[in-house]
Amino acid sequence: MLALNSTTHAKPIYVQSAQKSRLPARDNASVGLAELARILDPEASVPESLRDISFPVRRVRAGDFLLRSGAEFDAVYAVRCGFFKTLRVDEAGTEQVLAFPITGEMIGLDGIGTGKYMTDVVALDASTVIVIPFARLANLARDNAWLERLLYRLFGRELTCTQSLACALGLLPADARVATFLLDLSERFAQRGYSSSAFVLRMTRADIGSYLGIKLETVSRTLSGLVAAGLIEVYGKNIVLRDIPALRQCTSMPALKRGGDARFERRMAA
Amino acid sequence: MLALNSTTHAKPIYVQSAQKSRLPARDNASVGLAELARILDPEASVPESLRDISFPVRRVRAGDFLLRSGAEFDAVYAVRCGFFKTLRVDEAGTEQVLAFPITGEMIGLDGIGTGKYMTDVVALDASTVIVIPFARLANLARDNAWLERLLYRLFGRELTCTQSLACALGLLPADARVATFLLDLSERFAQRGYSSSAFVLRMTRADIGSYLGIKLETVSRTLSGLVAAGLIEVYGKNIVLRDIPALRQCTSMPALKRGGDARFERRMAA
DNA sequence: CGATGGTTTGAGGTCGGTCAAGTTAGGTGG
DNA sequence: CCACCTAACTTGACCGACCTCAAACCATCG
Repeated sequence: MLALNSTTHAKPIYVQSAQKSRLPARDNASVGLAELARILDPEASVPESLRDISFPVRRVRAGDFLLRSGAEFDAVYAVRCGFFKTLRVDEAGTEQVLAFPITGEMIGLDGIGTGKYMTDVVALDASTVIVIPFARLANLARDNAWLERLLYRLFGRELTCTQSLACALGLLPADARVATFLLDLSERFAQRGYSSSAFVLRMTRADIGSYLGIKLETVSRTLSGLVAAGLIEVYGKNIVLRDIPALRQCTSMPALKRGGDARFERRMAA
Repeated sequence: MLALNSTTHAKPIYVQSAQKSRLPARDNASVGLAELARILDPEASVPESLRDISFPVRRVRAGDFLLRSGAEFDAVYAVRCGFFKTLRVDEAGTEQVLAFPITGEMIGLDGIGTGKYMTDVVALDASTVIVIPFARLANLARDNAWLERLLYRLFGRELTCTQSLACALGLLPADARVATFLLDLSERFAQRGYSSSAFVLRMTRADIGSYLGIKLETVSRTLSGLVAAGLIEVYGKNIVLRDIPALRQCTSMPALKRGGDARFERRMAA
């Protein structure tokens, strides 16, 4: 029954190569706004007037801090390639992961309100980001409706993502949170052209647990449960989604093992 | 020992009058940008050039919807006076309260990303809001650095508030969430000139529970526990904070009843 | 090859959920 | 003004999902 799993962490090395294959070959110290726009929003068409604008690139190694909370807000960052976690640390020293930005997503927008970054941002993998001085971005947006619109959209995206996290934390049981998390990652990878059914979790179980408001042991147990149910495969940090529709059901269903019949709720027409 | 509480819900009617005393006397159908700015940011000084700009006002009764999720995003709203809840309803019909906007706070910013409002917004009390068509706001902000800055700050405020909620849901036990909630309300009332130590919870226990990711019974029990500990007084929806420093400790301490000694954690210097 | 950080799995305890009963507050109509 | 009705709140008893503590396993890297 467990034949495949017996050679425990042997299998899907191909997953990694699938994600690595899109790494940029060149070592540009800066990139043009056209490429930036393509990364942030593939459908975007950049106006001619903005063709020669470019932004510097910054590289970070796995484990490095990209930002520290409390530092003065002066720029936002677009992830060109790589994997990050953003987190808040409270006075007691416990941390809450708030997001896992990946290629094509923005970092640092939360500093705008107070003038200081509110989160620590740590690279989970060797990564490169495009540095966008915010004052410059605001200047450009002032004269260009398309860029202005993009900026607003990025804000909104950030806001709704955080809202979704709060919803998950507020009303889902542990297994539904894990399923939601896997599906969310899957979709975001798919949007960036990676595989939506096989990927690598660059973060630790503790990071996942912090993000989902549960303990790392619960994360591990839940993943094992999903494996036992045949919905996913787990080889260490390598994940394969085997039954996405079923996972989607886990997202809102009471629980995993209770399974069984769907129960209908009548709703008064008053 | 319970002498004060024996006449159960008799006492602090004065709380309500304290909050009501600031209601606007006039029935203006529109307000100038100067007043809008004063509501949103008391320290702001409005440039001369924007003096004659004004926005319409909309009234809603308690229980009315100000916005429905899915409706087309076209305006944001500044609460002039009143009390709201914003919530998401998932496909199963369960709802998650995401915020309780009060006087001086913004509603509807979450629609910018997708072009549709993401939340339902319900008035918990008779309220008036200032209707700010977003296209118009963006136009004005384009030509006026001060307004642009204000708009960004409002976004940031929204974002960090939602992040704080996620943190509370992710790592605090129930009593700490309730204490945090009370203190947050207290501060926001204080900022608006209301009493920071006595106020009325216009929302139900179920709303509070939804916001905090716990059940209404737990809310009720926790409030009772805080009363027993002498930190607050509760007379139905009337709340009096009696020991704010102690409440603040509840915010990050393990729990309520365990009290006792502070335990220190050593942290490696690696 | 040992050391270290990450992961899995188990056993037991607890916080908060569920179910239920009883009380209070507020509004409506007689 | 009172009777009634409903929604909201409180409190209790029980239970289960998740946490805590602990041991063992595994992978990576010096």
